[in-house]
Amino acid sequence: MNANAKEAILAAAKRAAQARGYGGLNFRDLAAEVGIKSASIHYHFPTKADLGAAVARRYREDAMAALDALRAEAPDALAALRRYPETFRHALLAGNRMCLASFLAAEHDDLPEPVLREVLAFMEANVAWLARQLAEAGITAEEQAEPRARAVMAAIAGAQLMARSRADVGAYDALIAGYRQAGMLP
Amino acid sequence: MNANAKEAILAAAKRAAQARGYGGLNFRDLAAEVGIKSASIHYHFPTKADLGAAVARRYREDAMAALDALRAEAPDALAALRRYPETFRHALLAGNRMCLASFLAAEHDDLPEPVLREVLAFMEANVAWLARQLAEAGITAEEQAEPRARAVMAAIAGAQLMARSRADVGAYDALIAGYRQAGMLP
DNA sequence: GGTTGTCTACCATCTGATAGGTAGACAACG
DNA sequence: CGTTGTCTACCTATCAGATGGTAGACAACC
Repeated sequence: MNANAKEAILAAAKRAAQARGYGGLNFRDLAAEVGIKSASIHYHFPTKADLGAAVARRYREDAMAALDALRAEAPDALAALRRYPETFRHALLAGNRMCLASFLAAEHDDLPEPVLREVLAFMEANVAWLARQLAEAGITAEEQAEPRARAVMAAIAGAQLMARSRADVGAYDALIAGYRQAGMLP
Repeated sequence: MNANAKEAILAAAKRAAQARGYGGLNFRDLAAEVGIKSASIHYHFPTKADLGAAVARRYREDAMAALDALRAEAPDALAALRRYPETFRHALLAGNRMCLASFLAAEHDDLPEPVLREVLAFMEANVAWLARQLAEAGITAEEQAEPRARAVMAAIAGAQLMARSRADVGAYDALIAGYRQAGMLP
């Protein structure tokens, strides 16, 4: 913990925000979890908006790294697409958390502008990744890949929301299966 | 305003919660909007949990009344289904608000138990309505109507979330259109 | 006269944030 | 070598504002 406090703060804040949102983030609890004092968090992140933006940024970076790894491991675009829902399943499983960007999207009206910017960037990055795989897999035509990618992402965000309300990963799995049956997901 | 304060409180709280969630609800702002003092709200709703549960309950009742009216006006189940997305479109249009239940689902970890119960009840009621229309319209077999209804609801919740993050009803419309094209919605 | 609804006046708690201090690492200078 | 100054990363102590909630007075109404 003494090793690199800033990283520890980011990691803890990421977890907390996925469970309680931006409004649920608070310096004292975060400090206690990391093992320092709240004033020290202000040293690394002067304001809550700074912290929120940094967390959202880190979340996006981690997610993109995971998607790139997923694509690298998968034999083709279709296989990568099939495994896309797993990305979010993991958070539900570990503490009934959800996609940070989806949570923050709900909190839209209370977000500092830099935080909101990161949220939108996360979504655009996901849409771009999805659109690439969709086109490459030949599921949609090149020019229809983006709207379809947006639909996929929105549908998955909704599934997380529903599953979280019941604190039940099974609900998420069932919804994903339903999307597949309806031809929404490959 | 003096006419029926309790109703006015509920209405204002419903609007506020659709924009800022349960955590965003606060007695002082609510009182100011209604034109009374915060202590008076405590008279009608002793605790915040009571207020939250009452708001969620009212939201569910209003929504069900709207759905019943929709079904009564529509010539058949298919027509009613086609107009289902409009229910949520309205909130987005009026102040970039979203479905209260979806918002509260995100706040799952911070909800008093009675509030959470109402959220789940709202979802079950919507699923039941959707399943009925889906079966009646012959879109799915009777026994597959419920899982499909859940998928429809989750997809629409996700669309609201995405649209809200961009404060753009057009995004919602585009996503609904995408769902239709993918065969997810009639 | 009791019930109902609202008020004024508080209170305890939590929140983000600031001021000011301190211990240690490190480099520069003489 | 040792003194000096600077920087980093933390600390203690405190603040102002917001929040949910309570007590008790008061007036209107039945």
